[in-house]
Amino acid sequence: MLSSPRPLQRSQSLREQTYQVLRSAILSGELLAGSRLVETQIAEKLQVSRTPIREALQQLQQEQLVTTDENGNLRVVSFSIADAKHLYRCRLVLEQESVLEACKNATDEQLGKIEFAIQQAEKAIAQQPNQLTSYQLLHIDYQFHRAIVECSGNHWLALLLEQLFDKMALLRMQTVQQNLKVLEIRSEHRQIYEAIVKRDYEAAFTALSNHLMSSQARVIREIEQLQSQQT
Amino acid sequence: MLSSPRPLQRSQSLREQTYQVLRSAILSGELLAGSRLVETQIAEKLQVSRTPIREALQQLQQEQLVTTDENGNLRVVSFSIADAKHLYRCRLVLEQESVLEACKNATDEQLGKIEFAIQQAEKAIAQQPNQLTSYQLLHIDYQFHRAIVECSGNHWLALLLEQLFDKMALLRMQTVQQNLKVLEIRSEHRQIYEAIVKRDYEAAFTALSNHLMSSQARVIREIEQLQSQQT
DNA sequence: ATACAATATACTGTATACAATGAATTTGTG
DNA sequence: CACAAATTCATTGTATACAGTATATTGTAT
Repeated sequence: MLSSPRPLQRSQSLREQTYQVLRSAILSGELLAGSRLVETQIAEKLQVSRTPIREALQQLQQEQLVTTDENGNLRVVSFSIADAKHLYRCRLVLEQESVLEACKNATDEQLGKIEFAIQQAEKAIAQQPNQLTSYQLLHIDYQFHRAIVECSGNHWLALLLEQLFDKMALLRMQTVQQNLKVLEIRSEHRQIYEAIVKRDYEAAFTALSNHLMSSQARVIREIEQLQSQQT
Repeated sequence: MLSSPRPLQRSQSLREQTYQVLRSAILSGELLAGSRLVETQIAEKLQVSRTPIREALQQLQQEQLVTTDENGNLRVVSFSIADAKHLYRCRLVLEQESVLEACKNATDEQLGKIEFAIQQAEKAIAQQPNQLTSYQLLHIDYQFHRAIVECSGNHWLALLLEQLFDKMALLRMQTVQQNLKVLEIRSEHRQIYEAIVKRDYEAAFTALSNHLMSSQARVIREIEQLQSQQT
């Protein structure tokens, strides 16, 4: 767990660097759900004092990527099926608002960014067909959704969605180890984009719903499989 | 600014207590928008070391009640009209989901809690007609909305809304110094409640929209007045 | 007076020391 | 051997010291 004995540079604060290291360890699956996080251990591993570690952990805790268990120990969160449904539901309503405003307000430049995100995804997939990790794939997926919120011009909406992305990334890392259904996602993204370009928000709503619903279905199926394997 | 030279007890962590002190100082308007927050000064005022102060400030920063200005100084946030619109928009879509799920799932007990919140509001208003601070009034208002999200059973939705409440409380503190239109709010709340009881989510949507839109209109009008006074 | 350099000040970031708490483990006793 | 008491250990919370950096202040030369 946790590579890097100390390539932490002073370019940014140790707190920020620690935060990034821990965050990506969690989101990449390097730190599994339920893993315990102890200030002193991380401090030793990263060769920094507890102070920046504490602050990084506090941040992760506020973002709900890390929670305290019944004994007050910090652990990487672990999501239930109910959590999955609730998170997707929140995301759906926020992204509906997102595409609605995008349909209303998007400039050509912003539309270009959305298309760029789609192209980046297709390029990445074409170049390294099976070498992409789920983590990278997710990142590419979220770029598309980020491009859409940006069109809304609603900074707070973007912020709320960003929070959800982190949790959903974790949710999906904890389940979908096999590669995502890349082809489906690509066409779903295209449909959403086309609808926004046409300023047809009803179509965009539908396409978005389809996209998120099938994503949710995949995740829930995975969780169910995992749970049946465990018992 | 910041009363309390040190009534901070060890019952909870100093970090938590510091957080609460600062948070309510901000939300109650004791600390005005744009005020600078300096670790050492607060530490001295509260007679604790910088450590818990730092952590409390970090938390407030993550909640966006406090931000860094161009020089990296921490300041109490100050919202623009655009922020107000965006925040209300986010709140609307989240609360729509909230009432939708409430219409679907609310148990009698949960409905009871909503009604209780309404009654509490009316009682408070009846007893101390004009002595209520805006802060207290807001708190009572949010109890009603919290009771509704709880019906949804969606913990994440509740969390997202809770974040918005804090920012909107601040938004309203920074503007609405004169008392809120108490009577309007009461009837608006009643309408939302009645619709949920009837499981009529279309009516609930409409009532909620009216409630939030008129609230938004009040706030924006205030901000505009403030701005015209300044120039 | 104005511009510039030198110094002092004010803050923040990080490390470290110490205290308090609670869990785990050992030890003593029936 | 079981169980309670005592002790150690692990971990977090808080204080404090120190270093680096940015900002303000003062003095000096033009």
